[in-house]
Amino acid sequence: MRYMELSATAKVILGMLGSGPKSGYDIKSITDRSTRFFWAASYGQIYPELKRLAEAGLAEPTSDPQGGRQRTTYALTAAGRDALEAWTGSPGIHHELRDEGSLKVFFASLAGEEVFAQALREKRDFHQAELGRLREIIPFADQAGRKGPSDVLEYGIGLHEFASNWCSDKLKEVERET
Amino acid sequence: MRYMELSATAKVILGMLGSGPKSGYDIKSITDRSTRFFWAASYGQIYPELKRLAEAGLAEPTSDPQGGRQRTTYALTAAGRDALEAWTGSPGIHHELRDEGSLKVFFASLAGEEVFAQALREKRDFHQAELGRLREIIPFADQAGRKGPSDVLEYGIGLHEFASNWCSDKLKEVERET
DNA sequence: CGAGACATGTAAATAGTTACATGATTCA
DNA sequence: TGAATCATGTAACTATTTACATGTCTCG
Repeated sequence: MRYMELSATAKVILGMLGSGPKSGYDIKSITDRSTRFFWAASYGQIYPELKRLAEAGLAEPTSDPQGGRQRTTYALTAAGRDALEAWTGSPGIHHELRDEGSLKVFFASLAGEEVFAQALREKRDFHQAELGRLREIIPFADQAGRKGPSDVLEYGIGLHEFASNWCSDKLKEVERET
Repeated sequence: MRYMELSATAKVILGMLGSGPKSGYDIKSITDRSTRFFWAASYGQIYPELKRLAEAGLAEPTSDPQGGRQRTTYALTAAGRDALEAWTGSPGIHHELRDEGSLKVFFASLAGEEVFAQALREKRDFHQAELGRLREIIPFADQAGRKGPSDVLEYGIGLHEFASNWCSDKLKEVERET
């Protein structure tokens, strides 16, 4: 059986629901602390997409108020689980990276040493900040015996390390030349 | 002086025009061979954005037909050059990465060894294909004595190497466990 | 002469961000 | 009591992709 095309946001949400029912708010806060470093989502996408998924029969809402505080959690339906598995389990290539910092460094490199150095510093600082954030999450990642998230976290850390080291090295080169 | 907020597409275009007047078609083919690995642009963005930049006084169009083949090249105006320098030369953080392949690996890691392995293979293959593409460009990158583009190319190569090695290593780990 | 590169654009749809609005609960 | 967190959503805007339409030139 074929499933509807899933938007990236739909994939994030289905993936999150894969480990149990969640509210829109939950999804937002979990993505902010996990997938955010390679794919972010905002409320403006999450809530409407949850409704679309419910309409499409991939997720089922349940009203689940906490005291007087309203709350709607969504659970994967069987079809939703199938769609999630169909996505993760079959090849499909929407591989496209985006990184505005690299874009800036690219053009800054043409604009003279000082501008280049400045852009490198900014990029390095960004990657170091992300590293800090990712390292903080480590303790939360390998909870529940699931190894997956911590693998990907380790990947993220390696990537940002590579990037920040590259910036530092290049910076040294540029500064030596001055 | 402050300049209009530049969209990412505007930044790509201004950056490209920084090294001389170009047509929309030129910009598309150059980005496809250079910035594409961290920021792509389509005709549907490029042509309208060129018009907006012209209206805003940052770029100036010149009709430049080649035989009976029409062609409009755009050149940076003084204001356009200022805007480009203002962007590259001042800090500003829209650092946000996007990589749907990592997203898939992240959720695949929760879906069992075989699915995880499959996603890792796909991601690895993508990074290796990109590596091939990037290595092909090397000869074109350091033309004209400008070192910048080849620096960033080297960065891209390093990044994809890291990513594809990580996938290979993780894949071996997973396969050993099976 | 046909294929592929050169060249420009638009329309429609989809995707995503930002700012806003609202209200409850918890904890210091 | 006030701040932070929990909770949900919409409207307006901005960004981006995709598919389409059109025509020229060059090289084999």
